[in-house]
Amino acid sequence: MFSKTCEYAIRAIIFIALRSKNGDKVGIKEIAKGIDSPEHFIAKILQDISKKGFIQSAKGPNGGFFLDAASLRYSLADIVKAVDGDKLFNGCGLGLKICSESHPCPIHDEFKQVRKKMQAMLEKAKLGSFTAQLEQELTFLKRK
Amino acid sequence: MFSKTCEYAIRAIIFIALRSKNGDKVGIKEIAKGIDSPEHFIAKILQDISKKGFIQSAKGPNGGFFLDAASLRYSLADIVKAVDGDKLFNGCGLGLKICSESHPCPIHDEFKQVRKKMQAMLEKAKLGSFTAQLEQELTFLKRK
DNA sequence: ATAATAAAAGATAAATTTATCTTTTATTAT
DNA sequence: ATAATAAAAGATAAATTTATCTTTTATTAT
Repeated sequence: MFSKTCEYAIRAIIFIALRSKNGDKVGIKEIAKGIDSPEHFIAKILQDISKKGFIQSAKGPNGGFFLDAASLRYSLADIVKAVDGDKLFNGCGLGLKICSESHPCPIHDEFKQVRKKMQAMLEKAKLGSFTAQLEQELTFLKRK
Repeated sequence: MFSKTCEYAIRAIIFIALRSKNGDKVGIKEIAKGIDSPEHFIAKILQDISKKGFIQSAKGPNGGFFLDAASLRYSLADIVKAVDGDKLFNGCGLGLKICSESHPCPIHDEFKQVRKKMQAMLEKAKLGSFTAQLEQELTFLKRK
């Protein structure tokens, strides 16, 4: 569904949201451990995402990644779009380059409904909305 | 969503269903042209799918691929499962190996609903159900 | 039997995605 | 100023997916 890169990205961002409240910042090592991902790989990914402005970072001692108030209001849809592009939201299910209302593939209409449901779900999921459940250990970001 | 392999597979199978009525068979070259796919690649894919019993084939002159009555009743869900595995239907949205009702990832419940909708749609889509629309050119398998 | 046809099988290769390692730059505290 | 810290950047490498090419096997018609 999402690329590995995107899966790591989402987990990392949710983790950062969880750990960067009241001005704290989280380092790459802690993030990698916290979400069970390859350290260097997630570093690369977060670099990219922070350059795009979805998360913030600071270098030097006490540095790390964090989310400001505005970032907490981005949605998973924003992240998925930034990392994997909008193929998931707009692409043809059968990979046709030209597939539209006027030239639909055989599963165009049905697929579109599923895509829209997916999109709605991801748009509703704000980056800041996962912290509480995670703190109560109702949900998890790695295998425990 | 689906792998390229799976996209080609679905398009090819629907094409075969369309062209293999009343005992006819379709050759690889015609299939490749009909769905705009690399000839050798789709050959490999169909080989695999036919070995698994979802489509039939015959060697020699007048040979080719076709769907028997039973095959026409398989669904796209069967094909997707055979080609891409069941990750799409059961996998965790965030790529967690362990993600379940009792140990859910942060988007477990919402994602599950989307997956289920996708699965239902694919299960409903039988291989034989696309022929009519395609013949009327209401839908298409390539860019025209 | 022979030639022609078409899928099956096997061996590679190209492209893309995923991952790792090293060096550089910026920031902080002393 | 200096040392320590942590992200940024760049260069490679491994793994997987996608694609191509060649040889073999089975079938048919003559």
